[in-house]
This record gives sequence, structure tokens and C-alpha cells, in this order.
Amino acid sequence: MKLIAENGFVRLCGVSDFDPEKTFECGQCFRWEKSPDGAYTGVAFGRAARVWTENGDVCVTGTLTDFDSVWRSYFDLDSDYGRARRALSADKRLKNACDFGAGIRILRQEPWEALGSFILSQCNNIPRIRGILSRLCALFGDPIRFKGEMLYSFPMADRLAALSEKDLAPLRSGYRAPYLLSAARAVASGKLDFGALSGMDTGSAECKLISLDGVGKKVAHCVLLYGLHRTDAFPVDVWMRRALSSLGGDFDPDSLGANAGIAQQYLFHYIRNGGEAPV
DNA sequence: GAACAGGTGAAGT
DNA sequence: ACTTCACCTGTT
Repeated sequence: MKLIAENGFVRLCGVSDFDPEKTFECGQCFRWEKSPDGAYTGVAFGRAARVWTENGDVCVTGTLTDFDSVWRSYFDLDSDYGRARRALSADKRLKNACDFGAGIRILRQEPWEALGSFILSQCNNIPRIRGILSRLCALFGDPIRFKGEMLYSFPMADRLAALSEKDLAPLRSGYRAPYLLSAARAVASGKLDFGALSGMDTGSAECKLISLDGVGKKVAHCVLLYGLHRTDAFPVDVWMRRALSSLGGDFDPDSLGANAGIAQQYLFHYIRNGGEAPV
């Protein structure tokens, strides 16, 4: 991949395994929005960007400095997904999903945003999750003016920690609101320390996350994979249960090691968008 | 109206 | 250890 600074954006020449649409739509994040022209606009780490594909290159607004300080890491551009895909494809049961999912990258999201988002995601469909998160950020995040529109950062934990359930009523997030508040308080008080989680093995970090009210195994694994980039985490939801059952009972995600999370993403995308064909 | 949606936790077997 | 159910809200 070669970076070229253009007027107002950076062009990623010859970047491999990066399809912005698949990456943003595969269910790992909820706040990148597609414009009519196909470009995506979103916010991460308090910074806004627009991302699009042009002549086979991916382009990201901002300077080379912006790119190196935020987007290079956020899009996980220093990891070799082609290699992971080839390794996973060695299992014939995964081949179709790997081919279909080529271009997906696991975003390195902010841990607190991942935790808050997936707490709110439980037993909800994607449009509704997006709506709740959009109201959450508009109400309590910091406004960011970007190309004539107003975007919002994901609210800091200590901001939410100071609120009451009543304050969250406009989100219409139902029974998940108290879970979000209690998680925000755990983070704000230091009772849950993402820095400390980073230094723990995946199993111990999972236990710590599950100790939060309203956080079970599935949400914990989403936080591990999307927020802490533990690619050995393998979130299992209702869709993944379907995928796993079509793979056969002897399929064991743990055997995939550090590629498990990537396999999960490919499988998830495939089972949801890959048609009726068995995985 | 009923059933269901990217779960969780309590209570029942 | 496994199954069942309620939880808030919106959509089909």
C-alpha cells in the first residue's frame, strides 16, 4: 500500500483486503453512514472522516498526519488479511465465507464505544441500534462540524455516568438504559479499566467484562474483538449459531486461534448476505 | 394483536 | 447443566 496525499484526502494506492462498504456494514460498527454517492461518513476517536473507493483505491479525507494518527490504526491497515484468509480457507467449510467476505477488516474501535454500543445492541435489529446510538451521540456527545453537516462523538463514560435513567429516556433504549449507565459508571470510576484489560489474557478480560450488569458472553466477546482487537474472540449470536450449525457439530472456533474473530466476521457477513447456500 | 429482533439473568427443572 | 421467561421498544 502506498499513500498519496491529495487535495484534502489521502489515497491508499494498491491497498489490499479493504472494502469500506463490507467493513462498515458487516455488523461490527453502527455509526458510519452511507451517502447517495456511496461514500461513508463517520466519527472515531473524536475525529470525522469520509471514506470512499475510487479506481480501486480507498480514499480517506484528511492529511497524512491525520491518517497516521488515527485512520491507519483504526482500519487496522498494518495487518495482513490476505494471509488470514488463506489460512482460514484451508478449512473447506470456510472457503466460501472467506471469499465472500474478502475486504472486511476488523476495526480498532474505542473500547468504551464498543462496550456501550453492544450493550445497546442486545435483542435489537440493526436499524434500531443505529437509531438509539445516533440519539445517544447527538444528545450527549460533542458536536463536530464536518463538510457542512453536524456529526457527534461517542459520549465519554464520565459524561454518561453523571446522568440518570430519566435522562436516557429519549434514547428509547428500553431495559438496556440502566445497563449502559452502570457500565458508564464502572468505566468512569475506574472499576473497569480498559488499559488493565489490555494487559490480561482474553479469558480473564472476558470475566471482568461479564461482571458488569447486562453484559454476558456475547457482548463481552464483541468488546474484546472490536474494542480491544482480541482476534481470538468469537462472538456467538443467533446468526452465528445458524452459521455454526450449518458448519457441522465438529467445527470448533477455538481451533482457529488468533484468526477466530476474523472468521466470525466473514461467517456473519456470509450468513446474512451470501444467499441461501449453506456455509 | 401476536411474534419477533445481533442478549441477559433469574428462576425453574 | 439445561430450559424458560421477562425485560423496553419498534416493526411486520
